[in-house]
Amino acid sequence: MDEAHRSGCPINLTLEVLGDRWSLIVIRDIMFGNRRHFRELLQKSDEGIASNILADRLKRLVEKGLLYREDDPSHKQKTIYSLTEMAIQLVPLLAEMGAWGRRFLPVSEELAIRAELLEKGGRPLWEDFMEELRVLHLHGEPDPSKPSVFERLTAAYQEVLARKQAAAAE
Amino acid sequence: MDEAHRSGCPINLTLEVLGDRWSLIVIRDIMFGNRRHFRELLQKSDEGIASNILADRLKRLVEKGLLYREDDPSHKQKTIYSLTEMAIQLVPLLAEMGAWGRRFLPVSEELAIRAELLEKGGRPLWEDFMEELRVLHLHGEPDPSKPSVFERLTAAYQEVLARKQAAAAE
DNA sequence: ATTAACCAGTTGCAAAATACAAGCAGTTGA
DNA sequence: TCAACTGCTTGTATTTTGCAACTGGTTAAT
Repeated sequence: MDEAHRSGCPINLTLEVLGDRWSLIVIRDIMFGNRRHFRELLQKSDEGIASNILADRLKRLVEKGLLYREDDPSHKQKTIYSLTEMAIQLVPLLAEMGAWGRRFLPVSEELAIRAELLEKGGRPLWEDFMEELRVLHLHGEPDPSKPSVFERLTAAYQEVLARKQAAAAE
Repeated sequence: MDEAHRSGCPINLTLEVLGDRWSLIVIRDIMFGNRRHFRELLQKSDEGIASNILADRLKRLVEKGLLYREDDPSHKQKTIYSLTEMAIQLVPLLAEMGAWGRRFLPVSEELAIRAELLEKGGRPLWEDFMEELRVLHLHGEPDPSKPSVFERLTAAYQEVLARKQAAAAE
């Protein structure tokens, strides 16, 4: 199970886990898109991951401790994938990736809005979001007293998308 | 030159540039190890990159705008690779990667000390470090009035390494 | 002037990872 | 009863990676 590592450098070890073109895409979709089932991840991904690659990445991420796999009690064939604490703590990393990409790469407006909000909110917002993810993925008991960061991010995305579509329809 | 992108998502676009097992290793060695020549990157890398992969990554990173390649005036065959502003702004991302790796993966003590200092210093330290990198890679005029973050990181690494070697020698 | 060490890569080949399309046994809801 | 859906698997073609040897040229010491 324990493969040989190239080195004990923190950056290298992180790359050995996440340094490929799909692992973080899968985590992003579970985290920001709340996609919890295989077919959701397969079909609703903007990037179009192949089913065998998705299966392999889910297996790897479960083995590495980033995802937790369990049966869906409501449907004998469904499987639920959840983030572990290890994956939830990738929020700052993903926020930085989004911020950097937005600064230097040709991002699309509607997909960049979440990255913009995360960057502007800074670490306090990331902490709130991580706490929500813990509720959603680790406990399952939502706290209704706080406005949801997840919903704010999703709403902002929907809004930009709707605005763009309205503009395109004219 | 412009390949088709999988999507306009900032995280996806960042992964299309950096989402492999070597690109960020190369940038890390230039950034934290001040390795500026091909042979330095090839031989002093803890991970042992192959020469053809290194050549390919350097070419790609120059094409993507993360590195700048120029002849070394002191030696007709030497080439100097420098970080561009785009790469310098990866400092927060690399700091988060280091922090996450240190928390969850089996890092070695001497290689983790830099990540620890960067995490504890937080964004203000990152800004100082980025400013030093700009001097080192973009202008070439050091500012002697400030204590160097680069030197602090390097000294901390040397110290831990020396301590470990002394302990091992007993 | 010779020569050994050094320079940034390149070449050829095997192995591994990735991508694409089709298919599977079982489950569910109409 | 049956069409749609469930999480995958299989087979095959293509691309990427890894390893080792090698290249044409430069430099520094003898």
